[in-house]
Amino acid sequence: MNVRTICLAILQLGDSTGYEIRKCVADGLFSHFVDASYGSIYPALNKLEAEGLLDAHIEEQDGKPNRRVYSINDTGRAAFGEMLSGPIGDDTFKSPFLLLATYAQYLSREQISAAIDAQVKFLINELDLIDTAEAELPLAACNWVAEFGRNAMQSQLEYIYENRAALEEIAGTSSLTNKPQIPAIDAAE
Amino acid sequence: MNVRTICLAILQLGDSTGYEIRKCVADGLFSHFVDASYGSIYPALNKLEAEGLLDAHIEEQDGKPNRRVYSINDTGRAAFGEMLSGPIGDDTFKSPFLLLATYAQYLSREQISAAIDAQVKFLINELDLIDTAEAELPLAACNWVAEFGRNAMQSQLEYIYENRAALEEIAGTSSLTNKPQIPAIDAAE
DNA sequence: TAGGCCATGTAACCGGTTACATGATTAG
DNA sequence: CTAATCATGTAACCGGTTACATGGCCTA
Repeated sequence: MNVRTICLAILQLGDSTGYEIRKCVADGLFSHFVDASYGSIYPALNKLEAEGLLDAHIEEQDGKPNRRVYSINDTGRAAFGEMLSGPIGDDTFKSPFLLLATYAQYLSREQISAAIDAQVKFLINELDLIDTAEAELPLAACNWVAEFGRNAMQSQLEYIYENRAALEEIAGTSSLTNKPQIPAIDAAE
Repeated sequence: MNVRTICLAILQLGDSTGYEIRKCVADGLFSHFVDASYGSIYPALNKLEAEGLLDAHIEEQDGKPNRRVYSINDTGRAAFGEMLSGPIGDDTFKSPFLLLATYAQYLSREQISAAIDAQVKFLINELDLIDTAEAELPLAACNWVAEFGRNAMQSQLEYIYENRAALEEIAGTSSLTNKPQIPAIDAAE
């Protein structure tokens, strides 16, 4: 799932500019498909146009900079169709939060609690994001996908609510420098 | 969450080699924290050793190539502690499967069914992976994290089982080339 | 009047992957 | 006899990000 594919996917839904595509990828539903910033989107659009998959025209605005509006053409639609038919990669889930949780015994209770709170906020924010994105996408399956996302986020939230105490109790039980935790001699005396 | 951090994290659990660390990251529990291959792990270990965060010694074996065994030292443990305390990134979930699902109306029913089957296999495989990885990690919170993962995978699986029919019915209802689906004139005659 | 939004674009960088080189041993 | 596993490493590449340049309008 590279920037090229996502540009075609978004333009399949209607004409758009580099600026709008970036917004879409940064905080729309498409944020769950790829990462992309200006530095990758603008060159990708230029290249796609040069290859003949996109058409472009300048739209003049007063008071605002001109917009370079791209449209997908038949060649582009065919290419997009092939990309969807070809092999797609596996889903990836990378979680710094779970790394922190894994090493909870070496962290203070405060640190773990703060990390959990941050994660809860993050998940709730993701849920909001799904709601707004769902309303915008003119695709039949968009409700199905949004529901998939809500289901995933909510089940994570529930797990955290029900089990956070257990993790907080593990926090601070070991020290990084003494991996095999030998009872302190001071305490034994 | 870069390769450096993951190397320190793994070495915190015991001495290891570049080869073993890669296995760990490729198909262990750590696969959910970062991506890393030989080309990034070996240079990272060299650099960490040069910076004084790791110690290394050669372990000779007969019949097999020598192993370069790394151990984390006090400097390394301190650095790892700081990394865990510092700001960590947000979780990321990138799903080519959901992109495909989003555009289901443009794909054939066979394609969608195949993608769903592949996704189910993928999720079941992830569940197996969690079980094996859980048994290996000598950390108090490892059960908590494994259970988090199982919960996440299972809820995705359940959603797919219960709703796959709905997605399969959306498949093939539009053509990429005719975005506004006007009823065919042939059919009307 | 400072900062944010609109809007496009580029150059330097960076963190990774891919593919290769090397070579012995073991399992199918 | 082939393929995989063990084991280390490098060079070329690549797909992205970061930071910057530019500049007018609008809001606090």
